[in-house]
Amino acid sequence: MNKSETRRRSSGRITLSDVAKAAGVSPITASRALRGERGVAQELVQRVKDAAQQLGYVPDPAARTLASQRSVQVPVLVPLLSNALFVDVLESVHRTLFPEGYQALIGVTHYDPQEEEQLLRTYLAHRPAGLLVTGFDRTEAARQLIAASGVPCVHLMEMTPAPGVFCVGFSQQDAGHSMTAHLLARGYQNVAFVAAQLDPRTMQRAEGYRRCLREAGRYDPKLELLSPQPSSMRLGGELLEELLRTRPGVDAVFFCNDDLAQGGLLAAQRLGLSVPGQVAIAGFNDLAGSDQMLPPLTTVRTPRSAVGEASARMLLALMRGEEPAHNSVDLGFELTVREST
Amino acid sequence: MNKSETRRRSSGRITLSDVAKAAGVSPITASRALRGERGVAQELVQRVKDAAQQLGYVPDPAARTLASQRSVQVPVLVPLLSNALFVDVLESVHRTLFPEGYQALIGVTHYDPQEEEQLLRTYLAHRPAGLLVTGFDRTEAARQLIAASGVPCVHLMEMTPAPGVFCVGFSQQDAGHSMTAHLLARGYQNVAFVAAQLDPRTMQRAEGYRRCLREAGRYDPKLELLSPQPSSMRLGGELLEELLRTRPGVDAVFFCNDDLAQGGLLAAQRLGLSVPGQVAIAGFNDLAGSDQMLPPLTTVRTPRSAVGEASARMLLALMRGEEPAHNSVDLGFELTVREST
DNA sequence: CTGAAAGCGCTTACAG
DNA sequence: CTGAAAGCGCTTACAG
Repeated sequence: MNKSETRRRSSGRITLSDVAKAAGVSPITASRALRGERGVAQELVQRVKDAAQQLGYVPDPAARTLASQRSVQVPVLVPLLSNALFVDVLESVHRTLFPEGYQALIGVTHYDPQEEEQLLRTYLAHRPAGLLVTGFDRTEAARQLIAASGVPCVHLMEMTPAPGVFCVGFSQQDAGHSMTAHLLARGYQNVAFVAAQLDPRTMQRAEGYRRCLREAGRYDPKLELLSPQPSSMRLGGELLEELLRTRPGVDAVFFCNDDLAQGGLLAAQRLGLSVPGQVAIAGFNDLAGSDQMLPPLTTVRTPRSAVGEASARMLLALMRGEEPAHNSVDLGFELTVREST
Repeated sequence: MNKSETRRRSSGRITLSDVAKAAGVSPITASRALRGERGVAQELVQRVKDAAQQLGYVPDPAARTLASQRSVQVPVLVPLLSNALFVDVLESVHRTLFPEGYQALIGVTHYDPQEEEQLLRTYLAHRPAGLLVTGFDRTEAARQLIAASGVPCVHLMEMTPAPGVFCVGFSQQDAGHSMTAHLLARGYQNVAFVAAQLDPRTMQRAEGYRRCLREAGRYDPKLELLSPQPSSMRLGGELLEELLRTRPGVDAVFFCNDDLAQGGLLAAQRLGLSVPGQVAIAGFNDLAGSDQMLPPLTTVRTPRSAVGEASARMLLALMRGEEPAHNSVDLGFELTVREST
């Protein structure tokens, strides 16, 4: 046993060289054949693929990443995992990316731009293949980190007029406007807006609510009840009670999210109020259970899974170096009128 | 410019060599200092760390993985992301692992052992640092893949008597028994068990239910309603209706999961049945909203976040080559009696 | 306690 | 269309 053999740190793994040897070609040719790079004789491609198959060859992602300076990682930065909305997005991103050989990575920002910036630093150091971030509200440093990295990035859940920026979502403001218009059309006189968390998308819905009421000449800031606390069913109930106590005359409530609305609906029931007779209740997002409430909840159905899939497809194109058909994709929303309004 | 310079594929990245040069040591020493390996002079460690800090050095994970044959990836294989249970586990695993430099990877099996086996093949090829899997129900091939890989693995959500196997969870069967015992103690005469999905953990709860009723001499297979459909609030309502139609005399229903129970509760209300007066309803897992129902739902609180954290800590120990204090950690459960029973 | 050499398994850039 | 050489950025194994 000579010195070089003693020194070998063999992992026993089947490598590209093994495949190349078996196919009777050079490792480079094997590499090209396996990656489907054009410019390799059809016959060789087949021979290499057969050899790889027979040997059970699996490429080493670390070696590939190191040599090519391109990984298969795609960090997905969302505010929370406890909000089903973002789980749906993450799930469909993962489902779209995984079969293409990319790996979606969890990133939770807790609605905190500083935390997001820190995550971005960490993830960008890993040379990700692409990046998915929620909305446009971030630190200037974060924006520059993304731009400087040159990593393709798609923004989720919001629309923006900025050119050269990629996004997939829908207009949160229009959705807020649409629900408010529905409530006015139903004849409600004092339509309140109740929100929690107060993240940018929630505030865009608030803006849609305001715009609609202003157009109708009915805007009154006292009809808004905004809480920075995290959204939950319990909080929805508490806010409804506070609203009815402090704003007598309210006959319809637009909650910025379905968990609040569901809690509000149950609280109304607990208080012996008929819905929508004494107070109409509407939500947002059409989360699980909203259609099962008593009465079933009027809400806005938002395209979470579609956003996940479309953004992943857009990113796939960008990662291949292609120009996507559109910079921004508006997937819309659907006013879903049920019995609570 | 000589040939070797022409050929250089520089990425402009700050490398370990840059740090070593700045600190006036060899790259190996710099590597050791940065990784906190003992056996480096205290003074050199400081000099290297300062240099790294000043240059903004970030280690390249791909190079590290390739050289050490150990990655920082930890695939977490769970049945579904649409079940809040597993999102909670995944979230706390991620929260525990990330600060330690490890990356939790999403793996969704859709309750399908074949799909899990396929995922395992893919992930294991990436040389993960560790592995987290749900329960013990998998193909023999999957079991062997895990064993042969030598990758540390912790099993989630169930307990097992097998030695040499690591797990963190609680006894699903005891939990099922406990809830059933509570219902019997309350004096209900015909306690039904209603379940969906019928995954292994659900069936362990069913077994606990059966054991308890047999002990009381009250077991009757007709009191079980099992549906292989995916769990949902809507299904819970449907199953309750079917149960009451086909099994007259049932005065208490133990649903295997809170989403079914919540749906059952709302269906009872829709049917004009008083809960618990005419029919008692109990759930499992204490999911979001169960405490807000009318009446609030009796359920079993399960330690999802604790399971995520404890399993991640156990895995952390295993990945460091340490022997964990215990092979199996039983985190227990908590019978949570509210007004629905 | 420190370092020169080799190697991890792939791909890039060049040449033919 | 194919390949020999070099290199990606780190760590291992050995030597001193």
